[in-house]
Amino acid sequence: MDNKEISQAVIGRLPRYFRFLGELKDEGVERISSQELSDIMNVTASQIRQDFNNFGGFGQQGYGYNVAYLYEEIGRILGLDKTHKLIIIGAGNLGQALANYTNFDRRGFLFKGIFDCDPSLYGKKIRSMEIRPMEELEDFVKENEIDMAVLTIPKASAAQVARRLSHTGIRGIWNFAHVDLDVPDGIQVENVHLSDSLMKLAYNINRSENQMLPGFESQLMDEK
Amino acid sequence: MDNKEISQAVIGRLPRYFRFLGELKDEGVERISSQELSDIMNVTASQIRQDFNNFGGFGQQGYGYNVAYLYEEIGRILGLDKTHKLIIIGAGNLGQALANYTNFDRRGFLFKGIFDCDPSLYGKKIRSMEIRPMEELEDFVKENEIDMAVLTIPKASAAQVARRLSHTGIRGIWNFAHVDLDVPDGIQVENVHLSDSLMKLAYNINRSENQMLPGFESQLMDEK
DNA sequence: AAAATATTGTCAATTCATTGACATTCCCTT
DNA sequence: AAGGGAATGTCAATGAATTGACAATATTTT
Repeated sequence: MDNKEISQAVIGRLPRYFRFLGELKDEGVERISSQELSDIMNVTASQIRQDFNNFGGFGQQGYGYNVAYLYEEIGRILGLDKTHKLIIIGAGNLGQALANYTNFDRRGFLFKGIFDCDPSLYGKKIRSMEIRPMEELEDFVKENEIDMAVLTIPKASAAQVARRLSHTGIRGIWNFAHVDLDVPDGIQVENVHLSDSLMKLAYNINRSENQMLPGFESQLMDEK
Repeated sequence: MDNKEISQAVIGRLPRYFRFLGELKDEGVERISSQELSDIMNVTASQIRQDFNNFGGFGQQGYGYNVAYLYEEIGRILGLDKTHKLIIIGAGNLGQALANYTNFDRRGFLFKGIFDCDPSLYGKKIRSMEIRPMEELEDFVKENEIDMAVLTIPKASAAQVARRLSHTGIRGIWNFAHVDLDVPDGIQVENVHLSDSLMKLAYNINRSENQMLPGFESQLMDEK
């Protein structure tokens, strides 16, 4: 297996492949060709083959791909064969919702603790975990060998918390705060900017409405 | 203003521009050059100018961009000058968390109702809105001229709900269910696949660990 | 066992996105 | 009011991602 960098465009598609292959596997499908997968997933067969070949050949010429094998390999590429210990920082609505979302566990993302700076929340239990004060953050991460931190705190405090985390040995931050975090090399950040996503939806709605209505130019003219 | 299609790559960057410009505006910054913005945002000045010019020239040669004006224009492009009425379908952890997230209102995304199929939730209030039974969905959307539906339901029921929505005049679906929805033209779907995002983070953590450790090839060899 | 068929892996072509370069235009100072 | 300086808008060049094409190779059938 070679060492060349895989583009994030490819990585971004892997989870979707993984999902479809998992479903096919559950349905008992044993083998699939890139063309069949293409039909199901609405991407070109060429792209599918190109994507998989970034990681070496998983298929058999004249046969196709073994679903269960491919599923497992992609899982391995994504690092899902290993478990990850995560903590949630910020026990607001979103933090608590994510803490209660048990599906992540099934993929090896283990919920190990939740923190907040609001004393009135200390001790409250979420999935049998007490909400802990922020003061305990660093020690907890080190003692429990936490890999990942989920940031569900207001943007104002996110940068500071990220800075604190960067000295703890944490490997990745799943950032729901609406800021760009600046972290040292070796710490990965994955942003989930919900409001950005909602704005994109607003744009696309807007655009499709303008496309449908005849004479929309005049509307635009109005606004000087 | 011309009618040519703008690439989603560009659209995807607009919310981030919007955020930075909003912050600059709040700080009282009046004008900014593409180069200054480039330094702040870590994208090339050329890309910034190219992006803005998709929508016509917002700047002044020799001067730069007026922050407040540019902010407003991008908001307009994103459709944030209009209000959007949204409902949430699925009053589980995530649905309730989003319902309680008041920041969306500030951008004109108005929370108008929340639905669930669990009778034990009917009547429970969230931000002074009762949780409604799914049976009332179609009538409610039509009577209240709802634009957007937020889908925070399990994947099993998402396709069916999307089908029901497609007959109501809804314009967009913000989809948190882990499936690809198939909707008619004219209805926009924006997916938020949290587990995909988490897998990407897992991949990048994994990759960076392999890069750092010398002799990681031998680890790969082990697995036959 | 050989021929026919299917499908990958990969190279080349194309399309799309980003970056670089610079003429043009406007601001600002003198 | 005129000239120098600054920064846009835009075109061209580069680079990245996607698609198309096909030789190589395995499977399946006869």
